[in-house]
Amino acid sequence: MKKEEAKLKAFYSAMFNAFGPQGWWPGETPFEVIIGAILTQNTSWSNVEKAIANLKKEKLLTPKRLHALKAGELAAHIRPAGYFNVKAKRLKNFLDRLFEKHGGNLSRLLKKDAPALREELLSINGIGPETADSIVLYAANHPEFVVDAYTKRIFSRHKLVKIDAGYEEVKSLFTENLGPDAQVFNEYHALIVRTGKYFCKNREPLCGSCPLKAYL
DNA sequence: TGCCAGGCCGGGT
DNA sequence: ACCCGGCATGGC
Repeated sequence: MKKEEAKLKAFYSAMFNAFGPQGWWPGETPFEVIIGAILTQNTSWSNVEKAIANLKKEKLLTPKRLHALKAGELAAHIRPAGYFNVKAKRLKNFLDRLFEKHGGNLSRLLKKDAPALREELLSINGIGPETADSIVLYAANHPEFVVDAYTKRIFSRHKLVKIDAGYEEVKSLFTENLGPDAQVFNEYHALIVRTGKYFCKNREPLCGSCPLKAYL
């Protein structure tokens, strides 16, 4: 077993032992996963929850209902998520594609194989690599590893990736050593977020009782 | 009170 | 192929 592989598995065990299964994605349906994935771009999940709660309260959280809204109306509902004007546009870009190319049928879109789905998502303005991979993994259950700010922060501090490594470079560390396993990728990313939120803030050290502290 | 959060785009170099 | 400013609310 390669050195990286052993480390990645040890990290996983340490986080899993500390926190247990995370049960991701925090959303009830594939559609809700997609909306949440776009809304959480550079935004804390607690703010996204408020926006999604608004949509649910108004019975708007369906493809048809959201598609029928104008961007400005949608923006008003998702205000708490921040960047509400750009995000309203991005949500509409996704919905426009869903209705124009797939008849508004989400399961038809999600039925595509992983590479084709990822490629189509990336072709939508407002969906980048992390959002696309989140949707492929957590809405379609295909094994794409999700790399986020916490992943780069934690694994560069542990010197498993360079500080300035790009998205694909970081992603390959995981896919080449663990993959492809949707359940493992699912739990691993969720554990990284859980760990990062409490023990790996941007400014510094704050490691505290982080389960990965012993490996620093 | 500032700083930060589960990114991404568009324009400039 | 990178680099950077812009986008915005809510929590600590």
